[in-house]
Amino acid sequence: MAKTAQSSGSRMRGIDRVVEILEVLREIGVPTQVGQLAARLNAPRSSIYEVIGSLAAAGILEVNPNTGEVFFGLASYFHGAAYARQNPIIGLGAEEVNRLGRATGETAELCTLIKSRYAIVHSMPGNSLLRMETKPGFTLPVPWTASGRLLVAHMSREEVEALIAPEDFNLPNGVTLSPDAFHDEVRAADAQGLCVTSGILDNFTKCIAVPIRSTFGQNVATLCFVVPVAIEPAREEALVAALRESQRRLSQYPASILAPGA
Amino acid sequence: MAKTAQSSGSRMRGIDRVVEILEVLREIGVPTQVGQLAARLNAPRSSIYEVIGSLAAAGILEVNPNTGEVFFGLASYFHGAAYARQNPIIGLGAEEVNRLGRATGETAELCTLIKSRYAIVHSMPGNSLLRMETKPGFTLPVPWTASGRLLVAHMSREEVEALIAPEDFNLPNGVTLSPDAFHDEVRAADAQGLCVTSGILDNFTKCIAVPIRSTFGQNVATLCFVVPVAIEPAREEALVAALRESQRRLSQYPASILAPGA
DNA sequence: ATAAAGTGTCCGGTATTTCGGACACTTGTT
DNA sequence: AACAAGTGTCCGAAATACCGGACACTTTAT
Repeated sequence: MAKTAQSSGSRMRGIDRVVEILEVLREIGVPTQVGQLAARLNAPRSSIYEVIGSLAAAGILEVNPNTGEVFFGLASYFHGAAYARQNPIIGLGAEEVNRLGRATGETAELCTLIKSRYAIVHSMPGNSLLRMETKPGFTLPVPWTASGRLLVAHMSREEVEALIAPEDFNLPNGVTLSPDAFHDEVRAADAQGLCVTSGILDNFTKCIAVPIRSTFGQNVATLCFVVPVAIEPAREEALVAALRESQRRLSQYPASILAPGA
Repeated sequence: MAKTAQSSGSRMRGIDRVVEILEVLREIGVPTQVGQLAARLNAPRSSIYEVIGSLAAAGILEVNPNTGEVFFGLASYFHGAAYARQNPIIGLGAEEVNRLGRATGETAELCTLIKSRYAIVHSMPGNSLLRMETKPGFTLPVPWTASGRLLVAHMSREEVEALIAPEDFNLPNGVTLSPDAFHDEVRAADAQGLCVTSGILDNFTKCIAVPIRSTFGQNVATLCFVVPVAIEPAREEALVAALRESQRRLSQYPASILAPGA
């Protein structure tokens, strides 16, 4: 995804190598050999060995001594746990997602923004045959999702356009969305406190999302269902009602819990 | 804690700064200002600003724009989630800890080794007034805990002595443990599949631990209770039985789940 | 007001680090 | 057996990233 960096030519900072390695491991999602990482990053193997050695010594990465594969280490887990402790909405929202998933059998997700992309924070896969990629950490351009529209709904049009890269308006279904049209959809989503998109990611899925608002009016996260486009209207209404109930439960928490840093 | 590093004098690598910053944030456990981090690391403020800028741009750290405080970011959470996904024992063990805590009202913990220290991976605080530091990510020298004895029980005496720093045998209660005595305790713990220590961390606590063994015979983690030293024998037996039941449930998983990288 | 302490930013020089390439091994295929 | 592809380690040279120090502001205390 995203920038291939200015990798060629001159030497690159160790810190940037660290960031690159962690990012690519998150994308790949499974233990990976050093050589493959180097190839994927177009980085010299010697540098990557060096960096990984340091990170492994710190427990941030772990190297499987048998296979030579590299992946996140226990220290990374602790860092994530510390983040979750400071941001209770993660745990509370994950609980609601699990509840929604169990109650309805549909795929439910907790989403938010990371940098300028939509990201899945937690998901509960449903019973249906329809399966989206729902790993936590998976990211997509904002305009590709219903949740994305809600997550930028509290921003001004200028802020939104500064945030989103022009090419992100080219949807995977082939449509190119104009900034005007996107802006209108965002405004509508904000007004209704609900966003439903059909057939953007592919021809078979519909996303139904509601925002979690802090008392400052910021949309700090969304809850959403991913369902087949052909879902019956009555069923869809029931799912929206379920989302609203979870939304209500989360929205009762003070802003200090929903958005500790704002 | 641990090494103050060779911080003074010469220039330090950016990568090492990254590691230091993440480590100190884990130790402190709360959002912290850049100046305080620099002071704690005795590092030049300009360098720390620089490094934090890069890590924040990557989402690994987040800077609170109002207070200037720095802490882990959402990307760190995703890295931790990826680790947990590859190491299911984390989730399974945490579930057992919660069950143990709810069933008994005592403080229960899931522990393992990180580098050469004992680390709390997950904990459920009990009802009693007695409260130990139980944040995930908190670490102690191996000889200070019952779990520590079990976690090194599958190693040879030489491996153990290479792992543990000599000063770690100075217990917080003032006793200095000889390597011989420690070795005997480890052997006894291994033979019984149980370890109980009293009054090591302070005069009022007792730790009761059982190992989670992979089918390779490696002790990959422990489950333990932290209770008052004066606990009644019958109660202690009941707690041991509860630990054994959880241990049995976890031990039924194949080695590939308990220790994916081994 | 004045002072003191802390924050965030910028800059040039040099001590350090990244890179490219080579080497010895291992593994698996022809 | 010979070969190809990949892993892990080491090295010197050149490019540059880190440090020290300075500056302009803001906040709090005297």
